[in-house]
Parts: sequence; structure tokens; C-alpha cells
Amino acid sequence: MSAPVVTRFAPSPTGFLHIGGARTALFNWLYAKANGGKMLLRIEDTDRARSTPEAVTALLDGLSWLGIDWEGDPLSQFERQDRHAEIAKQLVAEGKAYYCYTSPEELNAMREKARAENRAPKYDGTWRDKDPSEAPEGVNPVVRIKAEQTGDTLVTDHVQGEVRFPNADLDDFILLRSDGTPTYMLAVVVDDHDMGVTHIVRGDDHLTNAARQIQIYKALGWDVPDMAHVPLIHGPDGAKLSKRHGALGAEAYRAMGYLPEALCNYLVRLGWAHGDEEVISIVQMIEWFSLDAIGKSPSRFDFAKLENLNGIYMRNADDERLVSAMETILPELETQSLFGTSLSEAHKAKLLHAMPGLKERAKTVVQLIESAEFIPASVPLNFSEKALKLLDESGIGILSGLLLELQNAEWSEGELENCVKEFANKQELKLGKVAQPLRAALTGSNTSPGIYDVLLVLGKEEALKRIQAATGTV
RNA sequence: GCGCCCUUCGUCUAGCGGUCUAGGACGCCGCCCUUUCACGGCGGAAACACGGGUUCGAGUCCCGUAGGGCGUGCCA
Repeated sequence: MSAPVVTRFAPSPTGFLHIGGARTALFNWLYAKANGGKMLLRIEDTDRARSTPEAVTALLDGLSWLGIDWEGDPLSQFERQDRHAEIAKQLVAEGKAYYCYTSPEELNAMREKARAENRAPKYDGTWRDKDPSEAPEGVNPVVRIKAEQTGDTLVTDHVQGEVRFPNADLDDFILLRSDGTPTYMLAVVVDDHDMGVTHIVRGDDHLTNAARQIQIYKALGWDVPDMAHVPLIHGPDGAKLSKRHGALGAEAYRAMGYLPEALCNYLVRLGWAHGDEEVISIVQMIEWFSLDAIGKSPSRFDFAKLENLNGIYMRNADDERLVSAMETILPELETQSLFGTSLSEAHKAKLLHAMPGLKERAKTVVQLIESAEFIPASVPLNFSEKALKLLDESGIGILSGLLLELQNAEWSEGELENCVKEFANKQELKLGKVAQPLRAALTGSNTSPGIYDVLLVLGKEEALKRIQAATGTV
């Protein structure tokens, strides 16, 4: 029996939950779930200048929206700095770390010189063996680890395999800054250990750090957790993820009309696959997910595929849920919807009625809103170009005739359909010839649910009013 | 510069030495269904980066080359 799995997601609160972070969180969460373990949340806020409480809120909201939960309260790394300092001092006392009085200026000079000579820019170890009595007056030292100088450090990773780093390239990095605060390198190791983390799943931009951190683990005599460094997500052009490509917060995806489960499904398939499976439910993901199946190559973010997947989830989504999804993003829309910023009870009822037809043809919640806008629209309608074409002379002629029939028709589900079809028959017209201008007159566009649904949703009075307006004004 | 990683259709990927004349999905094109738009169905174009090995046999293993990414902070 191995120890229960503990994973953690450890973002730094310097922005929103971007897409790469979301996937990392998802992988951590899935792995924990798959193994009956738990995922912890740690906020890496040791950089006081760049951390903000707003970012913490955004991070938490993003995770919650995606359906990713964590155990207990999020841990603030900043609040544990006493513990970090204590460990650093312990290491110094044990001779595994030392005080270094080299100034940042000297360090810079050192780096520049090394670069100029084509050597790895690293600290030269001046204070490694110097006696503390030689310390200059009035200078606060940093604490550096006494790292291995020969041999290799082996990182054993579930994704990357066994990766060897020559120790000669890893210098005596800083553990504690001159102001007594811990660096990321120290804080991560101490926190992961204290939190009982068994598996570290993070971006592969941390792979080199893993080698350094292993040095700390060794110095402390602690067990190194299992690691999985997952490849990064790139933009569609293969370069870094840019703002317009997906380096956006989770809430931006919500505002773009994506469903969280669709986004999760899309993200999990970036770098990971289970045979040919494409549409994978959360339950299925948990069952199938494994770290060893994650690929090593970076992947590109593709909105087209996300949108397709989202369409699939939309079609299968519950009608009421979609109505509330519409309502939550109404205030976040780039251009104000005709619905306003919230839905009236009357609109909700009509939406619900039209939803089965509506959701069939929308790929995002935003498209859903757009195609449903015929409901709050009022006469005179704003006709799209395509709609205007349908409302040409013959279109209007047809509508005028149809208007009479509809006035006398019984406004119920089957009857409306019969009425339109009979009219088309009598006029010896193809159904489409009648339905298209009708749709244009009622919705102002050429996209919406079935035409009979539109008639019913609008109701007799409103529908007739719109047809009259169209025949009169165009 | 140095270190590490990556490289199958445009994109996400399957492939764990022979079953690969390389499979699926998105996107694209065509046809069908259809009242529009979608959905759905059918079909099509489209890839093993390059060069050497190893092997009876390589997309699959090894080495180089090229291209890309990450790291190289008293940031995380």
C-alpha cells in the first residue's frame, strides 16, 4: 500500500488563471481524483510587489468555474516565511548552506564576464569556504546552498523520463534573500514537504528548477516527491501564448461563451490522449487519466476545435442551465445584447421554449444569445443583409398572402405548421420559398430555431405585428 | 553562449520493431438530408523534419543536422 496521493496547484497571484495554469490545475486534480487522493492549493505570493488579492480571487473563481475543487483553505506561502528562514538557518548550521556577502553589482559583473567568455553564468562560490569572520561590515548576507559541484543530478519524471543535469552547471543558488525572505526555490521545497505533497505536477518550465530543488531535498534528507513536468501550451503560431490567442483568464473563456466542461475536455486532450477518444466526460477522465500518458511535446491552442467541442456540450446541455449560462454572461458581452444585462421572467420562459431548437445550432453561449435576440427585438426590426434580400418584392407578396392565413389560423403547435404548409401548397410554392421570408420578417435575420417555434414563442399578436411591419416598410 | 526538452496531416493526436499502401478528431472541399442556419450521413485532399546507422525488417531504437521551446534572477 503506498501513501495516499497528495497533489497541489501552486500559482503565483500575479494575474488571472491562464489557460496553461488551468490545465496544470486540471491535471493535478484529475490525478488526485483518479487515485483517491486530494489536491491542495498554495498561493505563491512571496513576491510581495507583484502579488495582489484580486489575483487570488480571480484564481479561485477560475478554478471554481471549471469545477476544480481543492482540499482545505488555500495556503499562503508568504505567511510561512518564518518556517522557510528556520530551515535555511538549519542548513547553515549543518554546513550545507552558507552566508554570502557578494553584492548584486558584483554578481552582475560576474555574469557578464562569464557570458563574454562563453561560460555558464553562475555564482563563483567566493563565500563557500570563506570564514564568516571575513564578512564585511553592514552587509546583510544571503544564504546560499552548498550544491554538489561534480556529477549529475538525476530528475526522475513521469513525463520527461530520466533527465540528467550536470551539477557543474548548477551553481550555489540563493535560499534566503538578504532581507531574510525565502526564494521560490526554498519555499517550494519546504512547503511541498510540510504539506505532505506526494506528486508535483507543473509546467516543464520548472524542469531545471527540479534539479535544483532536488539538491535541497537531499541536503535536508527529505524524500523527493514524484514529479511530472508537463509541456507548455503555445499559441496557434507556435510561439508564446499571446493575449489574443489564449493567454486569457478563465473568466474570459466564460465570457466568450464556452462551457467549463467543454474547456476541460479540450484542455485534457492537449498533451494527453486515451486512444481515439475525443469527447470525454469528467468521470471518464478521472478513470482514464494517467501522468505517464502525457506527451512531451508542446501543443498549440486551437479555438476552432474548442468551439466544435463546445457545440457538442451545448447540444447535450440542460435547457435551464443554458438559460442561466446566458444570463451570467449577459453583462460581460462586448456589445450589449437586446436582452439587456439580465433576463426577465417572460424572456426566460420564451427562451426555455425555444431552447431545444436554439441550442442545436449554437456553438457558444454567445451565439446562443445572438440567435435568440429575435425574442427581445422590437418593431421595427434591424434587418440583416441576408434578411433584406429575402424580403424582396416576391418575398413581401408571399408574406402578404400568408398574413391572412395566419390571422385566421389556430395558434397551436401542429396547426401553425399545417397552416404554413397549406398556404405553400395553394400557392404552388416550395416550403422554403415561404419559410425564408417569414423567418426574415420575424427575426430580422436568417438564423434561429425552427420557424414554427419562432411563431409560437413570439405569440400571435407580436408575430403578426412583425409581418405587417415587414410587408409595409420594406 | 551553455544546459535540458521537443519534432507523425494546417491543428490536437493514435502508433509502444513486422498487423502502417500510417488510424481518429477539428478545420477545409464535395455529395446527401433539409424551410434557413446548424446537426447528421457519405466521400475527398492532407503527415512520419532531414541525413546516417542498428536490424532480416524502423514512424517506432541509436547518433548527427536543422528548426522550435524552456532554463540560465536576492521572479515565480
